[in-house]
Amino acid sequence: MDDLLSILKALSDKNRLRTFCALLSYEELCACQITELLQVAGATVSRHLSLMVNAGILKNRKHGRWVYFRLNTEDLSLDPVFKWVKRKLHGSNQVENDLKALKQITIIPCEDLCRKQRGGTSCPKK
Amino acid sequence: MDDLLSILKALSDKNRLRTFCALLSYEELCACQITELLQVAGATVSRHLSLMVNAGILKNRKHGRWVYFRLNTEDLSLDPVFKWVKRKLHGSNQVENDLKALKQITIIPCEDLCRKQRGGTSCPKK
DNA sequence: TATATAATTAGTTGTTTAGCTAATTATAGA
DNA sequence: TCTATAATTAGCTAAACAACTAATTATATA
Repeated sequence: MDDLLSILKALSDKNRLRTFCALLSYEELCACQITELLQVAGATVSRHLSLMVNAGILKNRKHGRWVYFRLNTEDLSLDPVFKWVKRKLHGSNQVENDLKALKQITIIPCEDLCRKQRGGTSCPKK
Repeated sequence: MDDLLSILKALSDKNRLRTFCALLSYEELCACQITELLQVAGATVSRHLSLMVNAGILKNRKHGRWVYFRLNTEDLSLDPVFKWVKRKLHGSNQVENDLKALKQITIIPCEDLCRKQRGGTSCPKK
C-alpha cells in the first residue's frame, strides 16, 4: 500500500503532473528543459524529479553534465495508470500550453538554455 | 488538469486510500463503519469522505440519521483507475487486515456501533 | 590539473493539510 | 413539538511539503 501511495503522491502535485505529462509526449527531457517549462528554481525541479524517480514512475540517465528523465515504461504494472492520465488530460488547456512551450524549449540546445537560466534567475544582471 | 489533480489527491492519503479500498469490497459503508475501521475521530472521517465526494470518486446516500458511501461507478472514466488500484493492492497486508476487521464491524448494527463510539461503556445517560 | 558549470543536497520559510475538540445541523422517536 | 444522536462544520495545532537560496558534488574543458 505504501508503494501505491508514493506513486499517487508523486502524481498529485501540479508541477509534477505537468512534468509527467510532458514526458508522455517527449521520449526524454533534460532537467534544465523541465526547469524552463515550469519556471521554478532548478533545485525545486530536482527535488520533484527525484521524488518521481523514487516512486518508480521516472527513470533517468546521466550524459555529461546533463541528466535526462523519461517515463519508466519498463514497469508494466504502471501502464494502465499512464494511459488513464493521458486520457484524462486529453484536451487540457494546461497541457496544450505546455506542449506549445516545449516546442520552443526543445529547439534550444541545453547549453544555451542553462546559460540563459544562469543569467536570468536569481542574480540581477551586471 | 485540476479535476485530475483532485482525484489523485483524494487517493493519496493513507486513510482515504484504505476507505476507497474497503469500498472496492463492500457495496456501501456507513460513515460510522468507516470511523470504526480507521480508528480516528468521526469529524476527521467526515472531512475525508466529503473530500472524496467532492473529487467525484464517492457518492453518498442519506438514510435516516445514517449516511452511506459507495464508489462512484457511474463515471465510467474512473473505471480504469479503480481497476488499477484494485490490482496494485491485491495481496496487501493492510488491505487484508482491513477486510478482516470489516467482517466483524459489518456484523454490528450501526446503532450499536455508534453507541460504542459515543460512550465506550454501556452506562445510559441520565 | 584548475576552472566552470549542471545537478543535487542542506537548510530555511510559508502554506497546506490531517488530526483533534466543540459547536451546529438534521433526523428519529417519545 | 421536545430530546437524543449521527453527521458535518468551525476553529485550532502540529506535521508535511513546496518553494527559495546557499553549499556541495560531479563532470567537461581550458
